Amino acid sequence: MKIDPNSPADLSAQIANAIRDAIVDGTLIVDERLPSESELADHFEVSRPTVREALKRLAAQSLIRTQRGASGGAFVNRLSYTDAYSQQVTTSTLLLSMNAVSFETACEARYAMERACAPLSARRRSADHLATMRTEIHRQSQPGLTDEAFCASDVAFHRALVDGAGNPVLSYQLAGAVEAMQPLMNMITFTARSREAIVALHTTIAEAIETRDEDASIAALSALETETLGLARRVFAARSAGTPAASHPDDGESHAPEPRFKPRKTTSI
Amino acid sequence: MKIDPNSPADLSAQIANAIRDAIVDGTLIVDERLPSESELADHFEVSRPTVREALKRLAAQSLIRTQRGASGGAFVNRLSYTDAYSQQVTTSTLLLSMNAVSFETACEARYAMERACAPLSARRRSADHLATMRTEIHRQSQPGLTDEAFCASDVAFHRALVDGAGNPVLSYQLAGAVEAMQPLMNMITFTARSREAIVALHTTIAEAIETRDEDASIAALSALETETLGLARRVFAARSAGTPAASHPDDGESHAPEPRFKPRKTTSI
DNA sequence: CACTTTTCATTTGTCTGACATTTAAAAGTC
DNA sequence: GACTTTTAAATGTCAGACAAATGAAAAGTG
Repeated sequence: MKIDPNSPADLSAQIANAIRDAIVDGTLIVDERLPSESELADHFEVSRPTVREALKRLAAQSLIRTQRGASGGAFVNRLSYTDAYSQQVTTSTLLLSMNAVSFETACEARYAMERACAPLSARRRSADHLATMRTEIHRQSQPGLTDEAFCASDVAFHRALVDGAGNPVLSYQLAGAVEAMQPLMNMITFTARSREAIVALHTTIAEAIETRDEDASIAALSALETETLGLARRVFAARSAGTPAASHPDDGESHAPEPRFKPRKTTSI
Repeated sequence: MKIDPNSPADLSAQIANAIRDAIVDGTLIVDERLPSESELADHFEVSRPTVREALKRLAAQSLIRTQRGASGGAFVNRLSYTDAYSQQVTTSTLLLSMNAVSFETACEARYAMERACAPLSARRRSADHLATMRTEIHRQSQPGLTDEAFCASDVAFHRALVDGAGNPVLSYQLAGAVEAMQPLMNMITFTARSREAIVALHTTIAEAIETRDEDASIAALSALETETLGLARRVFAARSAGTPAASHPDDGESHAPEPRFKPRKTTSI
Protein backbone atom coordinates (compact mmCIF):
# COMPACT_ATOMS: atom_id res chain seq x y z
CA MET A 1 0.00 0.00 0.00
CA LYS A 2 1.66 3.14 -1.23
CA ILE A 3 0.64 6.71 -1.87
CA ASP A 4 2.16 9.48 -3.95
CA PRO A 5 2.81 12.59 -1.86
CA ASN A 6 3.23 14.66 -5.03
CA SER A 7 -0.16 13.79 -6.42
CA PRO A 8 -2.59 16.69 -6.57
CA ALA A 9 -5.21 14.57 -4.81
CA ASP A 10 -5.74 14.86 -1.09
CA LEU A 11 -3.54 12.58 0.95
CA SER A 12 -6.54 11.37 2.92
CA ALA A 13 -8.31 10.41 -0.32
CA GLN A 14 -5.25 8.56 -1.57
CA ILE A 15 -4.93 6.68 1.69
CA ALA A 16 -8.61 5.81 1.67
CA ASN A 17 -8.31 4.53 -1.88
CA ALA A 18 -5.26 2.45 -1.03
CA ILE A 19 -6.97 0.81 1.92
CA ARG A 20 -10.21 0.31 0.03
CA ASP A 21 -8.37 -1.37 -2.82
CA ALA A 22 -6.67 -3.63 -0.32
CA ILE A 23 -10.08 -4.59 1.01
CA VAL A 24 -11.62 -5.10 -2.41
CA ASP A 25 -8.80 -7.25 -3.74
CA GLY A 26 -8.61 -9.38 -0.63
CA THR A 27 -5.32 -8.19 0.84
CA LEU A 28 -7.32 -7.20 3.88
CA ILE A 29 -9.96 -9.73 4.78
CA VAL A 30 -13.17 -9.40 6.71
CA ASP A 31 -12.83 -8.74 10.45
CA GLU A 32 -9.11 -8.21 10.08
CA ARG A 33 -7.78 -5.39 12.20
CA LEU A 34 -6.07 -2.53 10.45
CA PRO A 35 -2.90 -1.11 11.97
CA SER A 36 -3.54 1.56 14.57
CA GLU A 37 -3.91 5.14 13.43
CA SER A 38 -0.42 5.96 14.62
CA GLU A 39 1.07 3.03 12.75
CA LEU A 40 -0.81 3.97 9.60
CA ALA A 41 0.44 7.53 10.00
CA ASP A 42 3.99 6.24 10.21
CA HIS A 43 3.51 3.89 7.29
CA PHE A 44 2.11 6.52 4.95
CA GLU A 45 4.34 9.22 6.43
CA VAL A 46 1.48 11.56 7.23
CA SER A 47 -0.03 12.87 10.41
CA ARG A 48 -2.68 11.10 12.41
CA PRO A 49 -5.51 13.54 11.56
CA THR A 50 -4.90 12.81 7.89
CA VAL A 51 -5.13 9.09 8.53
CA ARG A 52 -8.29 9.67 10.52
CA GLU A 53 -9.90 11.56 7.66
CA ALA A 54 -9.12 8.62 5.42
CA LEU A 55 -10.63 6.16 7.90
CA LYS A 56 -13.78 8.27 8.19
CA ARG A 57 -14.18 8.13 4.44
CA LEU A 58 -14.08 4.35 4.62
CA ALA A 59 -16.41 4.25 7.61
CA ALA A 60 -18.92 6.32 5.67
CA GLN A 61 -19.09 3.51 3.14
CA SER A 62 -19.36 0.83 5.80
CA LEU A 63 -16.05 -0.62 4.65
CA ILE A 64 -14.61 -0.45 8.15
CA ARG A 65 -15.89 -0.15 11.68
CA THR A 66 -13.95 1.32 14.58
CA GLN A 67 -13.81 0.38 18.22
CA ARG A 68 -12.27 2.29 21.05
CA GLY A 69 -10.26 0.91 23.88
CA ALA A 70 -7.36 -1.40 24.52
CA SER A 71 -7.78 -4.01 21.81
CA GLY A 72 -9.79 -1.60 19.68
CA GLY A 73 -8.98 -0.24 16.28
CA ALA A 74 -10.40 -0.24 12.78
CA PHE A 75 -11.69 -3.52 11.42
CA VAL A 76 -12.66 -4.54 7.93
CA ASN A 77 -16.41 -4.66 7.95
CA ARG A 78 -18.46 -7.40 6.33
CA LEU A 79 -20.83 -5.39 4.17
CA SER A 80 -24.21 -6.70 5.21
CA TYR A 81 -27.28 -6.71 3.04
CA THR A 82 -28.73 -4.18 5.47
CA ASP A 83 -25.82 -1.79 5.04
CA ALA A 84 -25.79 -2.20 1.29
CA TYR A 85 -29.54 -1.78 1.24
CA SER A 86 -29.52 1.52 3.10
CA GLN A 87 -26.68 2.89 1.01
CA GLN A 88 -28.55 1.89 -2.10
CA VAL A 89 -31.69 3.66 -0.91
CA THR A 90 -29.84 6.84 0.01
CA THR A 91 -28.01 6.97 -3.30
CA SER A 92 -31.12 6.28 -5.33
CA THR A 93 -33.16 8.82 -3.39
CA LEU A 94 -30.58 11.53 -3.91
CA LEU A 95 -30.17 10.63 -7.55
CA LEU A 96 -33.87 11.01 -8.15
CA SER A 97 -34.27 14.18 -6.11
CA MET A 98 -31.24 16.00 -7.47
CA ASN A 99 -31.49 15.19 -11.12
CA ALA A 100 -35.04 16.07 -11.90
CA VAL A 101 -35.75 12.53 -12.97
CA SER A 102 -39.24 12.46 -14.37
CA PHE A 103 -41.86 10.46 -12.60
CA GLU A 104 -42.32 8.49 -15.83
CA THR A 105 -38.71 7.40 -15.97
CA ALA A 106 -38.49 6.36 -12.33
CA CYS A 107 -41.83 4.62 -12.52
CA GLU A 108 -40.92 2.70 -15.64
CA ALA A 109 -37.63 1.52 -14.11
CA ARG A 110 -39.31 0.43 -10.94
CA TYR A 111 -42.07 -1.56 -12.54
CA ALA A 112 -39.77 -3.10 -15.12
CA MET A 113 -37.68 -4.46 -12.28
CA GLU A 114 -40.65 -5.56 -10.26
CA ARG A 115 -41.97 -7.47 -13.23
CA ALA A 116 -38.64 -9.25 -13.26
CA CYS A 117 -39.24 -10.35 -9.66
CA ALA A 118 -42.87 -11.30 -9.94
CA PRO A 119 -42.50 -14.68 -11.67
CA LEU A 120 -39.82 -15.75 -9.20
CA SER A 121 -42.00 -14.58 -6.35
CA ALA A 122 -44.95 -16.49 -7.71
CA ARG A 123 -42.85 -19.62 -7.75
CA ARG A 124 -41.19 -19.27 -4.37
CA ARG A 125 -43.13 -16.97 -2.07
CA SER A 126 -43.74 -18.33 1.39
CA ALA A 127 -47.00 -18.06 3.31
CA ASP A 128 -45.38 -15.24 5.26
CA HIS A 129 -44.81 -13.09 2.22
CA LEU A 130 -48.36 -13.64 1.14
CA ALA A 131 -49.66 -12.78 4.60
CA THR A 132 -47.68 -9.55 4.62
CA MET A 133 -49.10 -8.59 1.26
CA ARG A 134 -52.64 -9.28 2.48
CA THR A 135 -52.02 -7.32 5.68
CA GLU A 136 -50.79 -4.31 3.77
CA ILE A 137 -53.70 -4.47 1.37
CA HIS A 138 -56.02 -4.46 4.35
CA ARG A 139 -54.20 -1.51 5.84
CA GLN A 140 -54.48 0.37 2.59
CA SER A 141 -58.24 -0.07 2.66
CA GLN A 142 -58.60 1.75 5.97
CA PRO A 143 -60.40 5.05 5.37
CA GLY A 144 -58.54 7.23 7.88
CA LEU A 145 -55.10 6.56 6.46
CA THR A 146 -52.90 9.54 5.62
CA ASP A 147 -51.30 9.73 2.22
CA GLU A 148 -47.89 9.12 3.70
CA ALA A 149 -49.03 6.07 5.61
CA PHE A 150 -50.66 4.82 2.44
CA CYS A 151 -47.37 5.22 0.58
CA ALA A 152 -45.45 3.50 3.37
CA SER A 153 -47.83 0.57 3.23
CA ASP A 154 -47.48 0.53 -0.53
CA VAL A 155 -43.72 0.19 -0.15
CA ALA A 156 -44.16 -2.60 2.40
CA PHE A 157 -46.47 -4.44 0.02
CA HIS A 158 -44.01 -4.25 -2.82
CA ARG A 159 -41.13 -5.22 -0.57
CA ALA A 160 -42.97 -8.37 0.38
CA LEU A 161 -43.56 -9.08 -3.29
CA VAL A 162 -39.88 -8.64 -4.08
CA ASP A 163 -38.66 -10.56 -1.05
CA GLY A 164 -40.95 -13.39 -2.06
CA ALA A 165 -38.54 -14.16 -4.88
CA GLY A 166 -36.16 -15.42 -2.21
CA ASN A 167 -33.15 -13.85 -3.85
CA PRO A 168 -31.38 -11.45 -1.49
CA VAL A 169 -29.37 -9.90 -4.30
CA LEU A 170 -32.54 -9.11 -6.16
CA SER A 171 -34.12 -7.70 -3.00
CA TYR A 172 -31.13 -5.50 -2.43
CA GLN A 173 -31.10 -4.23 -5.99
CA LEU A 174 -34.81 -3.53 -5.94
CA ALA A 175 -34.60 -1.67 -2.65
CA GLY A 176 -33.36 1.45 -4.36
CA ALA A 177 -35.93 1.32 -7.11
CA VAL A 178 -38.87 0.83 -4.78
CA GLU A 179 -37.96 2.91 -1.76
CA ALA A 180 -36.45 5.80 -3.67
CA MET A 181 -39.81 6.19 -5.40
CA GLN A 182 -41.55 6.81 -2.11
CA PRO A 183 -40.72 10.52 -1.93
CA LEU A 184 -42.05 10.90 -5.45
CA MET A 185 -45.18 8.98 -4.53
CA ASN A 186 -45.57 11.18 -1.48
CA MET A 187 -46.04 14.12 -3.77
CA ILE A 188 -49.22 12.54 -5.03
CA THR A 189 -52.54 13.00 -3.36
CA PHE A 190 -54.52 9.81 -3.33
CA THR A 191 -58.22 10.29 -3.67
CA ALA A 192 -60.53 7.62 -2.33
CA ARG A 193 -61.21 6.50 -5.85
CA SER A 194 -57.54 6.17 -6.80
CA ARG A 195 -56.81 4.28 -3.61
CA GLU A 196 -59.59 1.91 -4.46
CA ALA A 197 -58.08 1.25 -7.87
CA ILE A 198 -54.65 0.64 -6.39
CA VAL A 199 -55.98 -1.69 -3.72
CA ALA A 200 -57.87 -3.62 -6.37
CA LEU A 201 -54.71 -4.07 -8.39
CA HIS A 202 -52.74 -5.05 -5.31
CA THR A 203 -55.36 -7.67 -4.64
CA THR A 204 -55.02 -8.96 -8.19
CA ILE A 205 -51.27 -9.16 -7.74
CA ALA A 206 -51.59 -10.99 -4.42
CA GLU A 207 -53.99 -13.46 -5.98
CA ALA A 208 -51.65 -14.10 -8.86
CA ILE A 209 -48.79 -14.68 -6.46
CA GLU A 210 -50.96 -16.92 -4.32
CA THR A 211 -52.05 -19.08 -7.24
CA ARG A 212 -48.51 -19.01 -8.62
CA ASP A 213 -49.74 -17.51 -11.84
CA GLU A 214 -46.62 -15.87 -13.24
CA ASP A 215 -48.23 -14.30 -16.27
CA ALA A 216 -51.07 -12.82 -14.26
CA SER A 217 -48.64 -11.28 -11.80
CA ILE A 218 -46.79 -9.56 -14.61
CA ALA A 219 -49.99 -8.36 -16.20
CA ALA A 220 -51.26 -6.97 -12.92
CA LEU A 221 -48.01 -5.12 -12.33
CA SER A 222 -48.26 -3.61 -15.79
CA ALA A 223 -51.78 -2.51 -15.02
CA LEU A 224 -50.59 -0.98 -11.77
CA GLU A 225 -47.86 0.87 -13.62
CA THR A 226 -50.40 2.30 -16.03
CA GLU A 227 -52.69 3.28 -13.18
CA THR A 228 -49.89 4.92 -11.18
CA LEU A 229 -48.60 6.79 -14.17
CA GLY A 230 -52.05 8.06 -15.12
CA LEU A 231 -52.72 9.12 -11.56
CA ALA A 232 -49.43 11.00 -11.33
CA ARG A 233 -50.04 12.71 -14.65
CA ARG A 234 -53.47 13.90 -13.58
CA VAL A 235 -52.15 15.22 -10.27
CA PHE A 236 -49.21 17.05 -11.82
CA ALA A 237 -51.32 18.42 -14.65
CA ALA A 238 -53.84 19.76 -12.18
CA ARG A 239 -51.10 21.43 -10.15
CA SER A 240 -49.30 23.03 -13.05
CA ALA A 241 -52.66 24.29 -14.29
CA GLY A 242 -52.82 26.32 -11.12
CA THR A 243 -55.53 24.31 -9.43
CA PRO A 244 -53.80 22.76 -6.46
CA ALA A 245 -57.22 21.80 -5.17
CA ALA A 246 -56.33 18.48 -3.68
CA SER A 247 -52.75 19.36 -2.80
CA HIS A 248 -51.30 19.25 0.66
CA PRO A 249 -51.44 22.44 2.68
CA ASP A 250 -48.09 24.02 2.00
CA ASP A 251 -45.87 24.73 4.95
CA GLY A 252 -44.88 28.05 3.43
CA GLU A 253 -41.23 27.58 4.23
CA SER A 254 -40.32 25.69 1.10
CA HIS A 255 -38.09 27.54 -1.29
CA ALA A 256 -38.77 25.07 -4.05
CA PRO A 257 -41.35 26.22 -6.58
CA GLU A 258 -42.32 22.62 -7.33
CA PRO A 259 -44.31 20.36 -5.07
CA ARG A 260 -42.02 19.51 -2.23
CA PHE A 261 -40.05 16.35 -2.22
CA LYS A 262 -40.68 14.54 1.04
CA PRO A 263 -37.71 12.44 2.01
CA ARG A 264 -37.78 9.26 3.97
CA LYS A 265 -36.22 9.29 7.37
CA THR A 266 -32.57 8.56 6.91
CA THR A 267 -30.31 6.20 8.76
CA SER A 268 -26.90 6.72 10.27
CA ILE A 269 -23.74 7.38 8.32
CA MET B 1 -29.05 21.65 12.37
CA LYS B 2 -28.27 20.46 15.86
CA ILE B 3 -26.24 17.71 17.44
CA ASP B 4 -26.30 16.12 20.87
CA PRO B 5 -22.90 16.28 22.58
CA ASN B 6 -23.99 13.67 25.09
CA SER B 7 -24.85 11.07 22.51
CA PRO B 8 -22.60 8.02 22.51
CA ALA B 9 -22.10 8.41 18.77
CA ASP B 10 -19.08 10.17 17.36
CA LEU B 11 -19.51 13.89 16.97
CA SER B 12 -18.22 13.72 13.42
CA ALA B 13 -20.85 11.11 12.57
CA GLN B 14 -23.59 13.21 14.11
CA ILE B 15 -22.47 16.27 12.19
CA ALA B 16 -22.28 14.30 8.96
CA ASN B 17 -25.79 12.98 9.54
CA ALA B 18 -27.12 16.45 10.28
CA ILE B 19 -25.64 17.91 7.12
CA ARG B 20 -26.70 14.94 5.02
CA ASP B 21 -30.26 15.22 6.27
CA ALA B 22 -30.22 18.91 5.40
CA ILE B 23 -29.14 17.97 1.89
CA VAL B 24 -31.68 15.18 1.52
CA ASP B 25 -34.61 17.23 2.75
CA GLY B 26 -33.74 20.23 0.65
CA THR B 27 -32.56 22.66 3.32
CA LEU B 28 -29.26 22.69 1.50
CA ILE B 29 -29.68 22.78 -2.24
CA VAL B 30 -27.40 21.70 -5.03
CA ASP B 31 -24.29 23.83 -5.57
CA GLU B 32 -24.97 25.75 -2.39
CA ARG B 33 -21.87 26.51 -0.41
CA LEU B 34 -21.69 25.18 3.13
CA PRO B 35 -20.31 27.47 5.83
CA SER B 36 -16.54 27.31 6.13
CA GLU B 37 -15.02 24.68 8.35
CA SER B 38 -14.33 27.24 11.06
CA GLU B 39 -17.90 28.51 10.97
CA LEU B 40 -19.26 24.96 11.15
CA ALA B 41 -16.92 24.28 14.05
CA ASP B 42 -18.32 27.33 15.86
CA HIS B 43 -21.89 26.37 15.01
CA PHE B 44 -21.62 22.81 16.28
CA GLU B 45 -19.24 23.85 19.07
CA VAL B 46 -16.56 21.38 18.09
CA SER B 47 -13.06 21.68 16.73
CA ARG B 48 -12.17 22.01 13.08
CA PRO B 49 -10.66 18.50 12.75
CA THR B 50 -13.97 17.06 13.93
CA VAL B 51 -15.83 19.08 11.32
CA ARG B 52 -13.34 17.96 8.71
CA GLU B 53 -13.91 14.31 9.55
CA ALA B 54 -17.61 14.87 9.08
CA LEU B 55 -17.05 16.56 5.73
CA LYS B 56 -14.82 13.71 4.57
CA ARG B 57 -17.60 11.27 5.37
CA LEU B 58 -19.92 13.25 3.15
CA ALA B 59 -17.30 13.60 0.42
CA ALA B 60 -16.87 9.82 0.41
CA GLN B 61 -20.52 9.53 -0.58
CA SER B 62 -20.22 12.25 -3.24
CA LEU B 63 -22.69 14.37 -1.29
CA ILE B 64 -20.31 17.32 -1.22
CA ARG B 65 -17.24 18.44 -3.10
CA THR B 66 -14.55 20.72 -1.73
CA GLN B 67 -12.56 23.43 -3.39
CA ARG B 68 -9.52 25.14 -2.06
CA GLY B 69 -8.62 28.76 -2.27
CA ALA B 70 -10.36 32.11 -1.73
CA SER B 71 -14.09 31.58 -2.52
CA GLY B 72 -13.51 27.86 -1.98
CA GLY B 73 -15.27 25.64 0.48
CA ALA B 74 -17.60 22.68 0.54
CA PHE B 75 -20.46 22.63 -1.94
CA VAL B 76 -23.48 20.41 -2.15
CA ASN B 77 -22.78 18.08 -5.00
CA ARG B 78 -25.28 17.11 -7.63
CA LEU B 79 -25.09 13.34 -7.51
CA SER B 80 -24.47 12.43 -11.12
CA TYR B 81 -25.46 9.17 -12.73
CA THR B 82 -21.75 8.47 -13.06
CA ASP B 83 -21.12 8.93 -9.34
CA ALA B 84 -24.17 6.90 -8.39
CA TYR B 85 -23.16 4.26 -10.90
CA SER B 86 -19.67 3.81 -9.50
CA GLN B 87 -20.92 3.71 -5.92
CA GLN B 88 -23.48 1.14 -6.93
CA VAL B 89 -20.83 -1.02 -8.57
CA THR B 90 -18.47 -0.80 -5.60
CA THR B 91 -21.20 -1.66 -3.12
CA SER B 92 -22.52 -4.54 -5.18
CA THR B 93 -19.06 -5.93 -5.79
CA LEU B 94 -18.22 -5.87 -2.10
CA LEU B 95 -21.57 -7.35 -1.18
CA LEU B 96 -21.03 -10.26 -3.51
CA SER B 97 -17.41 -10.84 -2.55
CA MET B 98 -17.86 -10.58 1.21
CA ASN B 99 -21.03 -12.55 1.68
CA ALA B 100 -20.32 -15.72 -0.20
CA VAL B 101 -23.23 -15.10 -2.51
CA SER B 102 -23.61 -18.13 -4.69
CA PHE B 103 -23.09 -17.79 -8.38
CA GLU B 104 -26.63 -19.04 -8.88
CA THR B 105 -28.16 -16.27 -6.81
CA ALA B 106 -26.17 -13.48 -8.41
CA CYS B 107 -26.76 -14.89 -11.85
CA GLU B 108 -30.49 -15.21 -11.34
CA ALA B 109 -30.77 -11.64 -10.11
CA ARG B 110 -28.78 -10.30 -12.99
CA TYR B 111 -30.70 -12.07 -15.71
CA ALA B 112 -34.05 -11.36 -14.13
CA MET B 113 -33.23 -7.67 -14.26
CA GLU B 114 -31.85 -7.86 -17.75
CA ARG B 115 -35.02 -9.52 -18.94
CA ALA B 116 -36.83 -6.52 -17.52
CA CYS B 117 -34.76 -4.25 -19.76
CA ALA B 118 -34.85 -6.29 -22.91
CA PRO B 119 -38.38 -5.45 -24.10
CA LEU B 120 -37.78 -1.74 -23.53
CA SER B 121 -34.48 -2.00 -25.35
CA ALA B 122 -36.13 -3.80 -28.24
CA ARG B 123 -38.58 -0.95 -28.55
CA ARG B 124 -36.19 1.96 -28.18
CA ARG B 125 -32.61 0.95 -28.97
CA SER B 126 -30.81 3.29 -31.33
CA ALA B 127 -28.58 2.16 -34.17
CA ASP B 128 -25.64 3.03 -31.92
CA HIS B 129 -26.61 0.54 -29.26
CA LEU B 130 -27.05 -2.13 -31.87
CA ALA B 131 -23.69 -1.31 -33.41
CA THR B 132 -22.00 -1.60 -30.01
CA MET B 133 -23.59 -4.98 -29.46
CA ARG B 134 -22.43 -6.19 -32.87
CA THR B 135 -18.93 -4.85 -32.25
CA GLU B 136 -18.65 -6.66 -28.95
CA ILE B 137 -19.95 -9.88 -30.45
CA HIS B 138 -17.27 -9.62 -33.09
CA ARG B 139 -14.63 -8.97 -30.45
CA GLN B 140 -15.78 -12.00 -28.51
CA SER B 141 -15.26 -14.16 -31.59
CA GLN B 142 -11.57 -13.30 -31.80
CA PRO B 143 -9.56 -16.41 -30.98
CA GLY B 144 -6.66 -14.80 -29.10
CA LEU B 145 -8.84 -13.10 -26.50
CA THR B 146 -7.97 -13.63 -22.83
CA ASP B 147 -10.70 -14.71 -20.47
CA GLU B 148 -10.69 -11.35 -18.78
CA ALA B 149 -10.98 -9.47 -22.04
CA PHE B 150 -13.81 -11.79 -23.00
CA CYS B 151 -15.60 -10.95 -19.75
CA ALA B 152 -15.01 -7.24 -20.23
CA SER B 153 -16.51 -7.44 -23.68
CA ASP B 154 -19.39 -9.41 -22.26
CA VAL B 155 -20.08 -6.60 -19.81
CA ALA B 156 -19.89 -4.03 -22.61
CA PHE B 157 -22.37 -6.03 -24.64
CA HIS B 158 -24.85 -6.23 -21.82
CA ARG B 159 -24.37 -2.57 -20.96
CA ALA B 160 -25.33 -1.68 -24.52
CA LEU B 161 -28.38 -3.88 -24.21
CA VAL B 162 -29.41 -2.19 -20.99
CA ASP B 163 -28.65 1.33 -22.18
CA GLY B 164 -30.76 0.63 -25.23
CA ALA B 165 -33.82 0.87 -23.02
CA GLY B 166 -33.14 4.59 -22.84
CA ASN B 167 -33.94 4.78 -19.16
CA PRO B 168 -31.01 6.18 -17.16
CA VAL B 169 -32.51 5.04 -13.86
CA LEU B 170 -32.72 1.50 -15.17
CA SER B 171 -29.17 1.70 -16.50
CA TYR B 172 -27.93 2.89 -13.15
CA GLN B 173 -29.75 0.16 -11.26
CA LEU B 174 -28.51 -2.54 -13.61
CA ALA B 175 -24.94 -1.32 -13.38
CA GLY B 176 -24.47 -3.06 -10.07
CA ALA B 177 -26.05 -6.28 -11.18
CA VAL B 178 -24.05 -6.56 -14.37
CA GLU B 179 -20.67 -5.17 -13.39
CA ALA B 180 -20.55 -6.76 -9.96
CA MET B 181 -20.91 -10.12 -11.69
CA GLN B 182 -17.71 -9.58 -13.63
CA PRO B 183 -15.38 -10.75 -10.85
CA LEU B 184 -17.48 -13.88 -10.52
CA MET B 185 -17.40 -14.39 -14.26
CA ASN B 186 -13.66 -13.91 -14.21
CA MET B 187 -13.38 -17.01 -12.10
CA ILE B 188 -14.67 -19.02 -15.00
CA THR B 189 -12.47 -20.37 -17.69
CA PHE B 190 -14.10 -20.10 -21.06
CA THR B 191 -13.32 -22.91 -23.40
CA ALA B 192 -13.57 -22.31 -27.13
CA ARG B 193 -16.78 -24.30 -27.20
CA SER B 194 -18.42 -22.34 -24.38
CA ARG B 195 -17.42 -19.07 -25.96
CA GLU B 196 -19.00 -20.21 -29.16
CA ALA B 197 -22.26 -20.93 -27.36
CA ILE B 198 -22.24 -17.56 -25.65
CA VAL B 199 -21.47 -15.70 -28.86
CA ALA B 200 -24.29 -17.54 -30.58
CA LEU B 201 -26.71 -16.50 -27.87
CA HIS B 202 -25.45 -12.93 -27.97
CA THR B 203 -26.12 -12.96 -31.69
CA THR B 204 -29.64 -14.20 -31.08
CA ILE B 205 -30.18 -11.42 -28.57
CA ALA B 206 -28.82 -8.78 -30.94
CA GLU B 207 -31.08 -10.05 -33.69
CA ALA B 208 -34.11 -9.94 -31.42
CA ILE B 209 -33.26 -6.40 -30.41
CA GLU B 210 -32.68 -5.43 -34.03
CA THR B 211 -35.99 -6.83 -35.20
CA ARG B 212 -37.69 -5.39 -32.11
CA ASP B 213 -38.88 -8.83 -31.10
CA GLU B 214 -39.49 -8.45 -27.38
CA ASP B 215 -40.39 -12.04 -26.68
CA ALA B 216 -37.39 -13.41 -28.55
CA SER B 217 -35.06 -11.11 -26.60
CA ILE B 218 -36.42 -12.43 -23.32
CA ALA B 219 -36.20 -16.03 -24.47
CA ALA B 220 -32.61 -15.56 -25.62
CA LEU B 221 -31.65 -14.02 -22.29
CA SER B 222 -33.18 -16.96 -20.49
CA ALA B 223 -31.21 -19.30 -22.68
CA LEU B 224 -28.06 -17.35 -21.92
CA GLU B 225 -28.79 -17.60 -18.21
CA THR B 226 -29.15 -21.35 -18.48
CA GLU B 227 -25.96 -21.61 -20.49
CA THR B 228 -23.97 -19.42 -18.07
CA LEU B 229 -25.25 -21.28 -15.06
CA GLY B 230 -24.47 -24.66 -16.56
CA LEU B 231 -21.01 -23.51 -17.54
CA ALA B 232 -20.30 -22.18 -14.06
CA ARG B 233 -21.55 -25.37 -12.46
CA ARG B 234 -19.32 -27.50 -14.62
CA VAL B 235 -16.28 -25.34 -13.90
CA PHE B 236 -16.86 -25.25 -10.15
CA ALA B 237 -17.67 -28.95 -9.99
CA ALA B 238 -14.47 -29.78 -11.82
CA ARG B 239 -12.45 -27.64 -9.42
CA SER B 240 -13.94 -28.95 -6.23
CA ALA B 241 -13.39 -32.47 -7.58
CA GLY B 242 -9.69 -31.68 -7.46
CA THR B 243 -9.20 -31.47 -11.19
CA PRO B 244 -8.37 -27.85 -11.75
CA ALA B 245 -7.37 -28.77 -15.26
CA ALA B 246 -8.58 -25.70 -17.02
CA SER B 247 -8.09 -23.36 -14.09
CA HIS B 248 -5.87 -20.33 -14.10
CA PRO B 249 -2.33 -20.78 -12.87
CA ASP B 250 -2.54 -19.82 -9.25
CA ASP B 251 -0.35 -17.02 -8.03
CA GLY B 252 0.39 -18.95 -4.87
CA GLU B 253 -0.07 -15.90 -2.68
CA SER B 254 -3.79 -16.23 -2.23
CA HIS B 255 -4.89 -17.11 1.26
CA ALA B 256 -8.40 -17.94 0.11
CA PRO B 257 -9.04 -21.64 -0.39
CA GLU B 258 -11.63 -20.89 -3.08
CA PRO B 259 -10.84 -19.71 -6.58
CA ARG B 260 -9.67 -16.15 -6.24
CA PHE B 261 -12.05 -13.34 -6.75
CA LYS B 262 -10.64 -10.91 -9.28
CA PRO B 263 -11.87 -7.42 -8.64
CA ARG B 264 -12.41 -4.74 -11.21
CA LYS B 265 -10.18 -1.75 -11.10
CA THR B 266 -11.72 0.70 -8.69
CA THR B 267 -12.31 4.40 -9.04
CA SER B 268 -11.58 7.24 -6.67
CA ILE B 269 -13.27 7.80 -3.34
C1' DC C 1 -6.25 -21.71 44.55
C1' DA C 2 -10.30 -19.07 42.89
C1' DC C 3 -12.25 -14.84 42.64
C1' DT C 4 -12.58 -9.88 42.77
C1' DT C 5 -10.67 -5.42 42.42
C1' DT C 6 -7.38 -2.26 40.85
C1' DT C 7 -4.17 -0.57 37.87
C1' DC C 8 -2.46 0.22 33.47
C1' DA C 9 -1.28 0.37 28.70
C1' DT C 10 -3.41 0.80 24.26
C1' DT C 11 -6.40 2.91 21.05
C1' DT C 12 -9.77 5.91 19.34
C1' DG C 13 -12.02 10.57 19.93
C1' DT C 14 -11.25 15.35 20.42
C1' DC C 15 -8.92 19.84 21.03
C1' DT C 16 -5.59 23.72 20.26
C1' DG C 17 -2.73 26.17 17.48
C1' DA C 18 0.05 26.58 13.82
C1' DC C 19 1.80 26.58 9.00
C1' DA C 20 1.45 25.41 3.89
C1' DT C 21 -1.02 25.75 -0.34
C1' DT C 22 -4.36 27.22 -3.42
C1' DT C 23 -7.21 30.58 -5.44
C1' DA C 24 -9.94 34.52 -6.59
C1' DA C 25 -10.40 39.13 -5.89
C1' DA C 26 -8.42 43.57 -4.77
C1' DA C 27 -4.76 46.77 -5.33
C1' DG C 28 -1.17 48.59 -7.77
C1' DT C 29 1.53 49.70 -12.07
C1' DC C 30 2.49 50.72 -16.72
C1' DG D 1 -7.41 49.71 -20.13
C1' DA D 2 -4.44 45.64 -19.64
C1' DC D 3 -1.30 43.48 -16.95
C1' DT D 4 1.12 42.29 -12.65
C1' DT D 5 1.42 42.01 -7.76
C1' DT D 6 -0.46 41.66 -3.38
C1' DT D 7 -3.64 40.02 -0.15
C1' DA D 8 -7.09 37.58 2.22
C1' DA D 9 -9.82 33.52 2.72
C1' DA D 10 -10.33 28.88 2.56
C1' DT D 11 -8.89 24.10 2.57
C1' DG D 12 -4.97 20.75 3.44
C1' DT D 13 -1.63 19.25 6.67
C1' DC D 14 1.01 18.92 10.77
C1' DA D 15 2.53 18.41 15.82
C1' DG D 16 1.47 17.57 20.31
C1' DA D 17 -1.63 17.02 23.87
C1' DC D 18 -5.50 15.29 26.73
C1' DA D 19 -9.95 12.64 27.42
C1' DA D 20 -12.43 8.48 27.36
C1' DA D 21 -13.14 3.77 26.62
C1' DT D 22 -11.69 -0.87 27.15
C1' DG D 23 -9.48 -5.14 27.68
C1' DA D 24 -5.77 -7.37 30.02
C1' DA D 25 -2.54 -7.88 33.40
C1' DA D 26 -1.39 -7.16 38.18
C1' DA D 27 -2.60 -6.90 42.81
C1' DG D 28 -5.35 -7.93 46.51
C1' DT D 29 -8.61 -11.01 49.22
C1' DG D 30 -11.23 -14.88 50.92
